Amino acid sequence: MELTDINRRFILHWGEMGTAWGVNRTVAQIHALLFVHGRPLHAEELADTLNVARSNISTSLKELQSWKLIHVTHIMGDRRDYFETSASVWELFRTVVRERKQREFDPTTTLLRELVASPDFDKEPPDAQDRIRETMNLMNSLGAWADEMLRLSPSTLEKVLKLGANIQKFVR
Amino acid sequence: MELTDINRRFILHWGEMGTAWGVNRTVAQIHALLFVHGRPLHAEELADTLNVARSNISTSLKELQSWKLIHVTHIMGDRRDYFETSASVWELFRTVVRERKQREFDPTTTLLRELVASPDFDKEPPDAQDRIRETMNLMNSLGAWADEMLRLSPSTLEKVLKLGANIQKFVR
DNA sequence: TATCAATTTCTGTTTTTACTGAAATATCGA
DNA sequence: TCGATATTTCAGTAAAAACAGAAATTGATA
Repeated sequence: MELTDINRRFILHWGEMGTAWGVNRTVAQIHALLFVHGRPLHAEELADTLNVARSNISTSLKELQSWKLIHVTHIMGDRRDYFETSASVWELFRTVVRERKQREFDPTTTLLRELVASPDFDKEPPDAQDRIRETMNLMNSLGAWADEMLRLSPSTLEKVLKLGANIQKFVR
Repeated sequence: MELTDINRRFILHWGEMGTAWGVNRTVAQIHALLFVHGRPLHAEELADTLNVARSNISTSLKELQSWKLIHVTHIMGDRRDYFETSASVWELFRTVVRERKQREFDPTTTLLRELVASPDFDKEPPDAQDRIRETMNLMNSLGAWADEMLRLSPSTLEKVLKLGANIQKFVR
């Protein structure tokens, strides 16, 4: 596969940011490649284009599937698995938010609820109780808010973004 | 320092989630400890309580300072540096969002703008151009929105959260 | 300015994560 | 069912990150 310079820069950058986003370079690069390419690719094309081992591609594809960011397709008369990602960046964004919430947020919400509900909780100094309870409250609200936002359509969400800080008009 | 069971569970959990949140265990644990403890602590107390090397504490404190999550204080007649974090979970939350946006978001926005402005960009297939441009647009809107939200007071933000999906009433 | 406590920096080690290449497994078609 | 191709798994290696302990530095005080 020949990559344009734009594509290469996009993919390399995505790979570098991957670590900050909680996935490794290869995983991020594969997703970037599928996204810019816009059409399904099979594992060997990915391996050749990104210059990584075939087995690495295999593991990374599983990882991307666990993130629900790619899915398998097939081409008539071709046994190989082809992979593609959504062309809608809004859909991708929502998927990432949903998954990250689940992995990085929900477990902590659960723990905080357990702590607050624990019989020992009352024994904590009152101000420590407050801090933990406030943390729980914030995470509860934020989680509920995110779930509601995730239900909105991309176009509604876009309007919400545009509304921005003007929203404060409506909350007073 | 004696930790209550609640404290221990809180700190250990924070440490485990740290990795998913982009900081290592020690960094997350220190912050958790300072938060639950609610009063300034010096490096040795942190090292003793968390059972990690003094040098590890030193590096981790620098890291937490770079995140603007802790700051130094002093006690009369005591040369040692004491560290404390905000007791307001809202303030902490905003700091984290601000910093993560800066580290994990802004660099990509910058790159996308460069790509779209690049002379080669027109040579891309039209649909690839669209995808990249849409990515840029989404990130621009999201970034602007986040900046606006970060300017609101905690209490206003709280009301925005409570409003939740009802916000769609106002965007039609 | 010598001393001592506090902190940082550095070097080496351990642990974890990412990755390769080979082997094993699965899947389709002849 | 055999053989070819595709995919996954596994074992070992390489790279990166986290950490400990020692050494060096800083900075206040006597």
